[in-house]
Amino acid sequence: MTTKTSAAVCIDGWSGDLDTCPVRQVLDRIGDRWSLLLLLTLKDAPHRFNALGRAIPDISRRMLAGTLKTLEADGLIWRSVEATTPPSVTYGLTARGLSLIMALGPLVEWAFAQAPAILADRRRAGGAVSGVAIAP
Amino acid sequence: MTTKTSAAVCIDGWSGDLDTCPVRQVLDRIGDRWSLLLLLTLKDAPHRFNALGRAIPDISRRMLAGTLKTLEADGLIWRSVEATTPPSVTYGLTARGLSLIMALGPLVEWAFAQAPAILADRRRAGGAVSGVAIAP
DNA sequence: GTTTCTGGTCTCAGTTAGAGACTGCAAGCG
DNA sequence: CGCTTGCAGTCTCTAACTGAGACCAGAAAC
Repeated sequence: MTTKTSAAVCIDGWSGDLDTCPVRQVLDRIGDRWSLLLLLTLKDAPHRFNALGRAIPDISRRMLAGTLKTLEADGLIWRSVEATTPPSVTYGLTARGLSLIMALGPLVEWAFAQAPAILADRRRAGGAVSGVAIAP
Repeated sequence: MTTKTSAAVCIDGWSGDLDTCPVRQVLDRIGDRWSLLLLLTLKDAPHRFNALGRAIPDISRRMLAGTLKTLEADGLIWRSVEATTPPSVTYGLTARGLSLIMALGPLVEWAFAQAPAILADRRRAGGAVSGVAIAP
């Protein structure tokens, strides 16, 4: 289980090294706590740095800066700096970011439809409410 | 940014508390490093505990046990114990788990189509290769 | 003069994931 | 008989990651 053999199972029969599976690489990003939320906030309109912080109250500046940086590196958002004083930085969705949101549509619908039943099951199953919930 | 006002933005205009947004709750689960991989491994056939460990070589027993537990709590997989010695435990997909995989289809297609371009951008953008990648 | 705003970075603590040892029992092998 | 293997997990220790909040410098409002 610790030997990292290649040719492991992956999504849609990807048979290469696990770390190179494209779906894994993409989901690792958008599956984190903030990326998707940021993308969906930017979907309606471009936002400035602190405006994003206000729109998503429980993100820290540190994670906001870091997540924006990786989203930009992935070409999902753009970043533009206007040389005013103080310089104002604006972020917005790229075409690729928008296409990701579109691809997410069915999943979002599924989540909305299934959420009540899942939450009921989760409650019935016991206290396992957040994360992987290993016993303390 | 630290005041947790409710009525924050969420997916598809969810306006309640961020923690109750159904899409967030679902994505927090399937977005983690192992849930989706496990689900897709179980899609083809039911597996026993150690068989899953062999199919996904780089998961630790600890995360395997924990992730299976939460997937079961969410009603995405079933778990059946046969009282042999030693008892053998089998896991498989439920109908709900299968419906999630179906909903994931467009996202998987998108990821496959976009992965080369994203990886190229990521390389061009610099060393930000894994995770949020805050500078050391 | 003090506060507030701009976009971030830095440091410190707390939480979390991963590695690997450990449990107890049964079967296979020499 | 003794050794190893496999079963399904759990336990502990350490490494990594996350969140909270201080800090920067300049400008505008009060």
